[in-house]
Amino acid sequence: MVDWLEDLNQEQKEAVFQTDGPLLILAGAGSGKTRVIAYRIAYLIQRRGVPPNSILAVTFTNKAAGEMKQRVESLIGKSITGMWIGTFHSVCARILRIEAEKLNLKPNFLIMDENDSEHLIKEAQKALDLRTTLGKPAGLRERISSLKNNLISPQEYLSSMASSQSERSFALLYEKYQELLRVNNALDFDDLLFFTVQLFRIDPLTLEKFQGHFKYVMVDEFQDINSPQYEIVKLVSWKSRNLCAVGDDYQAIYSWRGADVRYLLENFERDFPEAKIIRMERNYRSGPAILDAANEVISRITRGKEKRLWSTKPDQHPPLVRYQAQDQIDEARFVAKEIERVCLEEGRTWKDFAVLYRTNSQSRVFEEVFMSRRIPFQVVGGLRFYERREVKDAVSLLAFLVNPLSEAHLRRILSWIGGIGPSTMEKATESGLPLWEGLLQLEELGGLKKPAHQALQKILSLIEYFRNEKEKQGLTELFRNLLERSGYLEFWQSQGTLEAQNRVENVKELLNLSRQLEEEYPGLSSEEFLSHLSLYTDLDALDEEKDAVLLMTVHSAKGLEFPFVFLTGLEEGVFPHWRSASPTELDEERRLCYVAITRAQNRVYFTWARNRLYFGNWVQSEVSRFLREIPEEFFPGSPPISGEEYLEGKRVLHSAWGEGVVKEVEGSGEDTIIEVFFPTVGRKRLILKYAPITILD
DNA sequence: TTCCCGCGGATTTTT
DNA sequence: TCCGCGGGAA
Repeated sequence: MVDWLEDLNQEQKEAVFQTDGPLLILAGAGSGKTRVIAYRIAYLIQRRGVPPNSILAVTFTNKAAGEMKQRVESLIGKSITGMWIGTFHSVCARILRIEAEKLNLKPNFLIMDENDSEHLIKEAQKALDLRTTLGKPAGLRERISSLKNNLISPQEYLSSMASSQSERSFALLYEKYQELLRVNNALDFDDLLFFTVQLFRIDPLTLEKFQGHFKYVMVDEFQDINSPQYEIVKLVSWKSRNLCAVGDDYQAIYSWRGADVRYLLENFERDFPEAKIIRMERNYRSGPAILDAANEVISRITRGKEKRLWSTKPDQHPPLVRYQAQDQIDEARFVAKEIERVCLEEGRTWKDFAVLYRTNSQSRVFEEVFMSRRIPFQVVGGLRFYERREVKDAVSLLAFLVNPLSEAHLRRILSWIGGIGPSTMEKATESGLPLWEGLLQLEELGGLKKPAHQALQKILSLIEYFRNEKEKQGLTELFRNLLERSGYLEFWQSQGTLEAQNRVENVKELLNLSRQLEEEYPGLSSEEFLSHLSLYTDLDALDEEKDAVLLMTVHSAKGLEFPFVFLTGLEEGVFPHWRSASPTELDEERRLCYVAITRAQNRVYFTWARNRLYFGNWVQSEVSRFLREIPEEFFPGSPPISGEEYLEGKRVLHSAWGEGVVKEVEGSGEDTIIEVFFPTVGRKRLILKYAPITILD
């Protein structure tokens, strides 16, 4: 047998062999921590004979979980089944489905996304007549979310924290929202964690059961866990003491979601004082220049221990490049051209490049420019797949049939089926009945007009069909039939527009996904499929085989690596973001920048745009402090970072006068005037902002 | 019930 | 600039 354990360095080996008792691995960026976890699991299973189903491994994305599993399988040379591996949310969903009745939940509960939540909050506002006083649903949802992430129930908030009148109203709203979730047989993302903690707290026997079950617990990205997550991990591994936490405080970037790095740095050692601590500070990913640049940025955080990664990997040349763009289009063109050039001259392919930005909205320009230059790309995030209207409509169909209590899904179905509008719904719920039952009652009393009657009959026949066929057909087949019988695909197809066509494609993609999942988990039920879907992210959908440039936010890039990284939009206000102005928030922006830089194996490009279109008007920007802090000598040969003359000598293409060369530049920003020599018409003065020109090089 | 128009707000980051 | 929502009219 080939001894795969020999591939590890000293600290890594130590981390793998130290299987019993609490273990804290402080692992810097690129130090091979994911590898260590995979080897550790493989070691437990193969050399220590630990059954896979007594291992719990928590990763940051479902995709990471899938990859981890594959990695373990390839190490031990056979497939493994039954291991608990996934995100906190998916693991909790699995636990809650098993133990549902102990919390008076139904095992087929649905998981609501933010959009659904906000609709429910709106409803709660309406019901309590608090529409105008409390604020917008989005903000309220965030407040509720942060309470849940601090394990505060509506009752607790009401009795011990709400002091003002408006806080009391808010508490009632929170309570009402929970009630509506329950009526809809649904949980939101935060409930998955919160309810799991509650389950363990109110039912010691169940807790003991899981404590006995999970002999080994491993948690990746421990710096980004929040209170309920820490509580779950702590409770579950309290007996076995075999908890392995892996994290890096420099990469804590989710505090806005309730994550607190102190769980890694303080609580772990306090709650598990016998813990062994291993530090992994050797970086295998990048050369020293990239690490030095990252260190320039991170060393200025106001809080945090001093630490420095080291690497013996030689720098690739040049390791760092800086570019000052005229505007966001120029920035995108530079990125596009540079990618084309490196592909050609350095023998690279599209998938060696990642374009990172602070906010999703920045992806748009890159998409447009890449599209026009035929550069294949994949965008991660933004409008998530399952948040698209057609996907939600299609899913609602299945969700309602699985769970007719779900009013939100019924409403969605009614919205495209037609025939039943607000007034009919109003009438149906007048007597206090749930919407669906109210409609049935109206039907019985003959109180429905013809279109409404037809719509209802259609839904009833679908329910009938679903009930009869559920057991006989596989999930995908059933789903496909439902989509056809309900007329949903036809609803779009009949519109004939390009957009409608696209929507049909997306629905088909959904069917593909269902088939894929069914292959992976034979006998997959509708409930399980829905659960997967709501916890499914764009990152999980990422196709690594596809040769395409990746576009994503810095947050999404956590845990990934690329030969070439473009860190874009390095402007004050964009990155660091203007909403993160307090010292703690700025620290987090810094860590975010550190994460971005340390993604790169060979080279980082730092780009910024002097002017940016923001909400439809042009604003002038200043270079980001993060870029300014990286000393000049890190960029030998790169043009100076400020100065107006960068346009001089460049070739431009004018829509009427053809190609010309910039001779002089006056002013800056919006007022920039350039003098260009055109062979066709001679020297011309142009206001840069208005001139119909493209910069060619 | 549905369609169309006008207005206001949006952009932080994600499970 | 773009999107979603609410109001009003057919």
